[in-house]
Amino acid sequence: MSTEPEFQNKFLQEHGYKPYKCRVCGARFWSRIPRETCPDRPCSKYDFLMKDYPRVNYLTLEDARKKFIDYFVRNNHGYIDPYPVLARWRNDLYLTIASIVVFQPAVTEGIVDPPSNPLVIVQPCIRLEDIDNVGLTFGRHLTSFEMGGHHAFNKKDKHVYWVDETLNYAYEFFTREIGIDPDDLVFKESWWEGGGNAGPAYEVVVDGLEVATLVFMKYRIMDGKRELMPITVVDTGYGIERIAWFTQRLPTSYHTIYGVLIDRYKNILSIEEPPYDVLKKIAYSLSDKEIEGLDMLKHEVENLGMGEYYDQLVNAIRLYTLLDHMRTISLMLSDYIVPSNVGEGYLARLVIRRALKTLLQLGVEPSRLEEVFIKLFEEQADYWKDKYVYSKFAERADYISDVLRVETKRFLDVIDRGFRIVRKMLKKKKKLDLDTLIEIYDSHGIPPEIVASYASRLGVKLDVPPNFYSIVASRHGGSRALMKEKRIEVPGEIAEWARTFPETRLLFHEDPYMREFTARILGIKDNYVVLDQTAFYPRGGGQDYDRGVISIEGEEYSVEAVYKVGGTVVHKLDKNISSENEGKEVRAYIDWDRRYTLMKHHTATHIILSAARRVLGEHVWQAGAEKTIEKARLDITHYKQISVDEIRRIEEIANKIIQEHIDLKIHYLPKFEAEKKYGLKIYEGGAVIQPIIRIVEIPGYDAEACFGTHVANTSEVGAIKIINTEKIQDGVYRLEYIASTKLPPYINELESNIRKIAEALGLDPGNPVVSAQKKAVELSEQRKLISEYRNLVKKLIIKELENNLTPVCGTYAVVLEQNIKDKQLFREIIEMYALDKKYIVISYDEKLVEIATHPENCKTKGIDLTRVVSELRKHGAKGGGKRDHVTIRIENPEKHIAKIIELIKNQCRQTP
RNA sequence: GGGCCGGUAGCUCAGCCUGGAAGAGCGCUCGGUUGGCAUCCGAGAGGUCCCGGGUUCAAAUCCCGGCCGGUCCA
Repeated sequence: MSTEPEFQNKFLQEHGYKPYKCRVCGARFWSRIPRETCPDRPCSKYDFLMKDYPRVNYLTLEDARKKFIDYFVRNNHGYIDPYPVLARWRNDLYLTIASIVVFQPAVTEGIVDPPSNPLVIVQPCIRLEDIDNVGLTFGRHLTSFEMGGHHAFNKKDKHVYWVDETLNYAYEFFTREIGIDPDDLVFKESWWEGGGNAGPAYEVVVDGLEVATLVFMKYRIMDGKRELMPITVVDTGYGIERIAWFTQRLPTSYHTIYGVLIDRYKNILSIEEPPYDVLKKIAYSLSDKEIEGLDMLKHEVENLGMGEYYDQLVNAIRLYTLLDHMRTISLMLSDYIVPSNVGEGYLARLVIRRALKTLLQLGVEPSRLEEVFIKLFEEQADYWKDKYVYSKFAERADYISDVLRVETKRFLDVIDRGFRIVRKMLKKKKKLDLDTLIEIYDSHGIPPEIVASYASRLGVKLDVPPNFYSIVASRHGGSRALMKEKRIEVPGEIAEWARTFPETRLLFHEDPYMREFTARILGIKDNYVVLDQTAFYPRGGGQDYDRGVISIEGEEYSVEAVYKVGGTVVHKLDKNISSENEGKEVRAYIDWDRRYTLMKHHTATHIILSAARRVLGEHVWQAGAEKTIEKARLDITHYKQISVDEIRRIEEIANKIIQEHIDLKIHYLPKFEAEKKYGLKIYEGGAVIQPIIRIVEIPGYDAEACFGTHVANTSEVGAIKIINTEKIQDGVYRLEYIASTKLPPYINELESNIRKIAEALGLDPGNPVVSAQKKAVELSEQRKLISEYRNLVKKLIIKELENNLTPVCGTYAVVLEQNIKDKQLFREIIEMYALDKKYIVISYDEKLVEIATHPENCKTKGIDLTRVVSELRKHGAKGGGKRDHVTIRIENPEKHIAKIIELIKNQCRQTP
């Protein structure tokens, strides 16, 4: 990799830096003073913690962020506001894991111009892959952090800057702005890969701490191979927290980030940290080690002769974990992630459950869990008030607290259920082996630490291997990445063919009310046709395609389906069409009834979404939609059951929007301008990666990037009726509704159903409800009556049977004919006799004989009913059972009763 | 999206491995007991064993497919 020209830089050489090779890790790095090893861990410790930097001033997180932004703005970088941590603008990623993510893929692929070039942004990011290490590594690992990025996008016709300028910025920033001596600054050669891109990189390291990574993204990875990109990107990541930590040299980065919040958390949780000097010494001493698990930590701390602080240290680590997780949770929820068991919702739940687990480990009683959890969040919201993007914690506290409440309850339910399972397993197996432990975690969600502490309360000691989670992970093997799926809509070979045509002019966008048009045929393949322009809407954005007729020189073809391939619209006809027709002019007519219904359903969907947001909250996000001719449906994210009352209010607001007679507005805006003006809500229907975005706006209510056709005024929707709601997955609810002229047939059907029900049940059609209630009472009375009759009949039958007993082997054979269809009645009688040692009961209906007796009789009298069965098999019977209970399938059972009694008698003679 | 676990009375579940009579506790109804109660005693009602198919004389139980729920996961 050192062959990359980016490593043959001028800048470093001119500033007195020379290349060295690390004796330990072998990496090449640039330094002004000779060094044996690179100053990056694990080749080196956190030496900065113990050093003095006379020119370095103490910076808070706020200061560090501001300094970074100011410096680059001063150097002609346009400032960009941070984006949410939930990557709504991307279809291939859930969370914002780096500042460059904001500009991928639209800008990095050259589809859209950056909002500014070069630019600077400080982006809150979330990375969960090291979640296990949070706390344990004293602040090296965070689940959320601020990445300062300055980015330049170099195109063929516009070169902005590349390696030397980037190194210069880093050099100037760290030496002048932060005050680090150039001799302490080291640039380590590295390689970066991610998100389908790759390139050479420099890590900027100061005395053990990596403070920035400078990546020169020049490759795209296609099918496993690297190819040069048409656009090269300067992708830098400055660790804002780390820079602040560096200037403060506190024992951990948590102390820098969370300041007074640490003491407030300690109060709430009633725990103590070890003294600062002890903490600092431990953090420093362990900084070149990979601590995996508490056992290893204990060992290392004892080696340092600080074993007495171990317990405090463990509490402190849990404290840091909570501080970290609470900020991440707050970030996720304030960007309106709805916890779920799939997708980004799962990631939120994962962090929430880790935090809750940590609280339990700190000894918080389950009954206080919710209260403490909410309190910890409220403290974060208060601490971060008025600070950068974090001010939204407090602004959206209602939603966040409510979600935390719901999730805590769910977690406790899971734990509760888990404990029952643990009890059951312990009863069965007496001890829990690893497989069981994995099942309890993997299938039931109870972390082994909690199982262990519960088991020890039951007096069972069990060992959890320190690498438990990696064992689980390895068993999962090839489970695939958490990635949003990409939908593929078009039939294969047709798509390839369609791509050879220019973009179709979309008449339905120019005039959604156009019902007929003239166009020229550009291409024909079997029964597929491409025109130069069309008013036929292709399926997309959840709106179904149009149908209609194309007429070519008097011959009519019916349009069955319409698809969109890139910018080309493909019409599928009912029959093949001769390719001689290419270039000819056609007259086309769309099925207007169908289209108009689809338009109304589409606008209705935007209306419903807006109404749902008003009723349920701003977290409501479209998770899917479909508009067909029959009905429309919208899937929305929400974290608890939607009540009947809420549905009614959504319907009310939706119909109010219709009544308000609002003109829809269509705008075409550049991507970044649209995002700035309307927010990322425009991507409700999915991310749109285009330079110009079509926005459909219902002023005052909704604005979305949308390709579909809409009515001109909300009043055209007429009316909306929600006809069905269901939970389609955790955190996602489906609303189905109809609009306009679809309402009367729906109501007619309801009415006719009521009529039919009334008729079938003989209800008063004028007042079916009261009449049905009466019927229900009647029914339950009749049931009671039947039960009384059954008891009566039972007595009669028994009396009858008592008069017809046949002595067999010291018992009496009771022969019971099942002559009415009342299974329960006969079951009761059979049971009564079979549980009495004095009887053998032989019961039969038209094809089945059942014989039963008390099991005792088999032992004392040697009765074995299965032998009766094997005997009868010779006469064509089938059946089997246990010694005291058999069933026999035989034709005309009543003819065999005497024989059966005979066979039983024979048995007890054989064994007296 | 994939793996794993589950679906039996109103609720919580047992039974399933090894096919053969659908169960317990709580709750409910009725009766008795008690000054009172999350009292005690007794009786009773309540079931599409998730759905569909297969194997079998016989399926809650075994096999296949589906639906629903839970849970874990780059």
